[in-house]
Amino acid sequence: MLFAGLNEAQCRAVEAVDGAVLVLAGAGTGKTRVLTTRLAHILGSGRAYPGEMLAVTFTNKAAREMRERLEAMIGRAADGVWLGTFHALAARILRRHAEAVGLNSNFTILDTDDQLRLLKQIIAAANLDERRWPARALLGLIERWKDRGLVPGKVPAGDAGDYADGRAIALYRAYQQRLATVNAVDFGDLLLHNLTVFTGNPEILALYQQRFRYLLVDEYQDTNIAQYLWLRLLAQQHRNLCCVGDDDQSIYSWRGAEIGNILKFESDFPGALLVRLEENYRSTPEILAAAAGVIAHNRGRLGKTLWTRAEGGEKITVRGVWDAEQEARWVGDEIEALQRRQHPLKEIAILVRAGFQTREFEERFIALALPYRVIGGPRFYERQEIRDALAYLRLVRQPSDDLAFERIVNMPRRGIGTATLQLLHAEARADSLPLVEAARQLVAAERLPRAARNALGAFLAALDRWRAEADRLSHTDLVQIVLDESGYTGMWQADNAPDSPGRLENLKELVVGMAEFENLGGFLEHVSLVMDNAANSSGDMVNLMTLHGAKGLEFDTVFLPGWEEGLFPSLRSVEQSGLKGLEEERRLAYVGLTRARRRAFISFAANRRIHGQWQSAARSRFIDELPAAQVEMVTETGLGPAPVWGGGSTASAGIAGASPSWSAAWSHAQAGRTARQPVLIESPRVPRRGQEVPKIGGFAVGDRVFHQKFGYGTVSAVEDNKLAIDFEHAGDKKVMDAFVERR
DNA sequence: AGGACGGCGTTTTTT
DNA sequence: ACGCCGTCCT
Repeated sequence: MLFAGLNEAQCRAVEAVDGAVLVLAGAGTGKTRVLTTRLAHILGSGRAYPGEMLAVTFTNKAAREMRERLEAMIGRAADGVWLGTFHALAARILRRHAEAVGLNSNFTILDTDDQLRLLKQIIAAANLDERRWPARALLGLIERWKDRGLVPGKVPAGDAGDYADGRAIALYRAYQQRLATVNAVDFGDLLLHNLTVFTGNPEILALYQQRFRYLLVDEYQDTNIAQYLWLRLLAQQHRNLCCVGDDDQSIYSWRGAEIGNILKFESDFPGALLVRLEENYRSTPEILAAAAGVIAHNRGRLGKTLWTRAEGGEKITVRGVWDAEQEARWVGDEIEALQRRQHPLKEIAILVRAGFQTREFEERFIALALPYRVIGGPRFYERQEIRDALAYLRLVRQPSDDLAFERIVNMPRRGIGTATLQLLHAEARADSLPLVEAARQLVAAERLPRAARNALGAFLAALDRWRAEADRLSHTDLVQIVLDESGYTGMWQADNAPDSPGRLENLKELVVGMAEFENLGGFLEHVSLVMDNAANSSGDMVNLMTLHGAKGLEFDTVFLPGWEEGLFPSLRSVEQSGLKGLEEERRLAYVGLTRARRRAFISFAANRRIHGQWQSAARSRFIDELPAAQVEMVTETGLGPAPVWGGGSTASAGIAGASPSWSAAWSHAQAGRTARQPVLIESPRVPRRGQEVPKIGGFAVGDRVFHQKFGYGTVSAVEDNKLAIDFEHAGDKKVMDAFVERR
């Protein structure tokens, strides 16, 4: 009965319990169901105790959902399963073995704010100009290194980049040392330190290798190298590793995700079973055809053929408009029309490529009095007042938390200025002490001006008092007292800024939220790791979010505006990463389309103001990749069909015929629209011979290529995503690989 | 200690 | 064009 209602492929994915298994789960194919059933099946068949199972997700939301559904299936037994995000699980392990990497088990987990603060100090200490070498950029480098599992000593010298004349690795090392002295880690460290612990202490690794008989990973296409290494180590003993994912939905390379992990799964784990979930339970055949048509243009894929039993629905509407204002106007009109037909607003989403696109829609919706919500803004725990409050708590709990100390030592202002702080830093560095201790010394030694000495002394006394009270007070009482006595609440009460009342509200909410936890430590761990957005899904409102933010969600009706060259695919992405970037953009289009159950509307504007400059753009090449038969094209009167721009495509799933003109394709589509579409949507499959891994990009010298503007030519040199091409008519040119096709 | 001014960046975001 | 951040000046 566990298997009741599962289709054949889903059953295979659930039953294939032993060995390495890759479940290639297309959008809307019942992935979560398979995951939870699989866990329940393993437990129910007595193959493992709950504590011997590791189930890893990427987000807290996914972890929560999985736990809930598992609980519904097997009850309390679900409690014992090691189920959580990579970071939460890694933190759990690291707390037990912190000393193996020179940390105390009550280490602090830093957020981006703290990281930047620390890096700025390190950059300044290295006598570098902070303006020339922004901490942000260094943080980016360090994060990418950590994503790849590289400690400072392992970073290849050639990887240093241009940052600070090649001193980035040294700065990385300094950063790590500094983290160790303040007993702190960043998110990347959670995984990285796990790897260090495991590789340096075989007996600890063996503990976990023996424990975890079955491992399960969700969203495998989003894993980075460090996570891959972590999984590989943990799975080595029992070798029962099941990874679930969809290479076509890999959209996070820019934050270290490695699509290669999923593409080379079969060669990484020889003998691995591959199960494809291809029956789609979400969308209409038209939507699946549109998604398939677009994604078929990607080269580096494992290949899937999504199909549905559902009857035909509506065609995809593609609309060309003059500018973003008209686009918003049109979307608003369509939504109002849907609303008149009782379509719930919360089942409508507008998915944009970039955040700035939401503005036009917001303005229009306000004018129409259409309720909407923007999903994805700054999150609760990222707000200044919440971070300040947390810093107080961190400091009470861990006096050596220098970053927390710095954050709030003069917040609210209590007369501890930069001069005093500099002195503090000097003292702390000289005697290698935490700032609090350095402060104590300075106060005791009477080496400060009277005012500063009094101020600092009072602050230290308050800290000691709170620390003493922390043991006998509940954590919720403690936070109230701290915020009150520190003058923090008073500071906002006295502030006349329009957002102060909201901040006070947030602080109250924080206290309420804390009540759900047993103690301060548990709460702080929660906020470090579970940066969830507060409840924002209630109410019948139109949803406005980025394509990235929409992953994993579904709506009856989806609007996809801004399908213009430069915006989507994003020029930046293509410039930075060439064909790989373009393919990721295309996957983003695929993700967007597959969010829709019943209806999808795509639009493009001929003109758009970007950075204050009016720019005209051609419609996105992705529009030309939609199968004409499932598309209804509407263009504003007086707005002729835009010319094809850039590398139009020749791949078969595109528009019928070789004509580069959209209007020709369109009339073709119109003429053939009575033909009933089959429900099976074909998408070419990459031939899988042996352990062959599909290659992305991969132009070689000598390849014959075609470029939209320069015509035919031969590749004469390859450098990353840039190709030197000897064109037959246009001569030698350097172009980005995304703009040419192999012929 | 607070405001004015200048410079920069402006795709995507989780933990 | 605009907003945010950091610095500098008052």
